[in-house]
Amino acid sequence: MDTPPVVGRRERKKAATRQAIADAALRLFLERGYDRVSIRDIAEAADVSTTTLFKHFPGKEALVFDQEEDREAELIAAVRQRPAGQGIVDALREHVLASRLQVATHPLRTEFTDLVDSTPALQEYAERMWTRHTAALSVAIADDAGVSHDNIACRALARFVLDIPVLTRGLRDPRATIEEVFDLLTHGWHPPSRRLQVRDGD
Amino acid sequence: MDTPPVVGRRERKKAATRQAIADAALRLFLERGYDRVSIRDIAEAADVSTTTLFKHFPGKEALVFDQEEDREAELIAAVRQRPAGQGIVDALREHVLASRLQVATHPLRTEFTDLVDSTPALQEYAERMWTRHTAALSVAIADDAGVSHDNIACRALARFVLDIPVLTRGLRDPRATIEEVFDLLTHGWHPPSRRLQVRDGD
DNA sequence: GTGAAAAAGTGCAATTGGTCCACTAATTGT
DNA sequence: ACAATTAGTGGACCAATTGCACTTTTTCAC
Repeated sequence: MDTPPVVGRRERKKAATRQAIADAALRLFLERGYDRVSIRDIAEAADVSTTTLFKHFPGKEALVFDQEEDREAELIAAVRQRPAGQGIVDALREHVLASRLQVATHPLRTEFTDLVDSTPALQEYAERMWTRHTAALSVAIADDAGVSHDNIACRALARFVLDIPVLTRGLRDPRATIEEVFDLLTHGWHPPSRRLQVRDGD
Repeated sequence: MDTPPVVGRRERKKAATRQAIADAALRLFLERGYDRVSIRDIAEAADVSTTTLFKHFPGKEALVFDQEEDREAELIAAVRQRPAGQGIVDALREHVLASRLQVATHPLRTEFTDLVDSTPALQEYAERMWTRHTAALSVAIADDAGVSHDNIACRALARFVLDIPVLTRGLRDPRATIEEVFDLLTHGWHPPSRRLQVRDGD
């Protein structure tokens, strides 16, 4: 009677175990670096067997990207719940810019980003995981534009937009850079040597 | 005196060993499927030690993509040696289209493509290997346009173009699809519902 | 309550990709 | 001929991941 079984004890314990593993993993990774921590180390630190660990996470890299799952939801929301009258690409530009600034300023995320950036295996994994959102974003765009879900232009736009964070990683002026690439998406490619002819309003 | 040592015996033997390994690997992969062949199997079939195998190939996936190295050169050539008056994007479009048709018709390549398409690990590897050409293509584009090598628009265009083969894999009408995505790159994104307002010349 | 069924967790052996190391032998330049 | 390279060997070794047989906990229906 004290706690109504809205969520059973089992699920709670399972979630706790999972969290313990993820916490131990992140702590050890930040302490020693990704490659100097073995699965067994993590399992031991979380006081579970390696078998249990792999029942919660499909692989070593997945231990790092525990919370990264709702990033897709934010992305889709940026398209679906954008201010009236704003274009899809503009909404995505703002979302990408906002995410970038958020990461750059939040000091907690900094050491996390450093960890990923200094580990090739994690970079690749992050990139793959990120571009895997192509399908979802593509559907959101197609819905919004009122065309078929498998519309190739929507798929392409989704993919290109998702490329941008990867493409502009670690540059001096992220804001200007990101804007420039989005301009390419809105206005198309123009040979940069004829830069004079680019007009902003049309 | 019979054969002048333009290329030494050592190099020839080395190349032969490498070829034996690659041949054995491809044969076994096609016979049993990628995951049902171990490195040790391949080494044994090629009659070398696993240590030797790894001195020739950096990893299991690399055994499959033995010849894939000059694809980058073709790509760059498509930009550099294009007919006078043709735009960069047009040249790349034709190159991508030509490559696609070539693969689709060549019957030898078909079982190879099937192997890659049916093995997730190989798909990922192929994709990463392919998009790794971004830097080289980007430089070619920047040179051609007469701008700095680290110009972000060139990098973005290179990346987007390299995405296209991946993006349009396994679709019914590759030609029309590829053209459509290239149109997005040349003219920019326009909401497909307002397709009426798209103008060609500006 | 009781008694299965479902599911979480364990312990361990095995597989597999990949590295390390100390060593042999062929090849090369001199 | 000799010394420096360098391909190749063999086998131990590591770490990630899987499979299996088993125990424990929780749930759920009766």
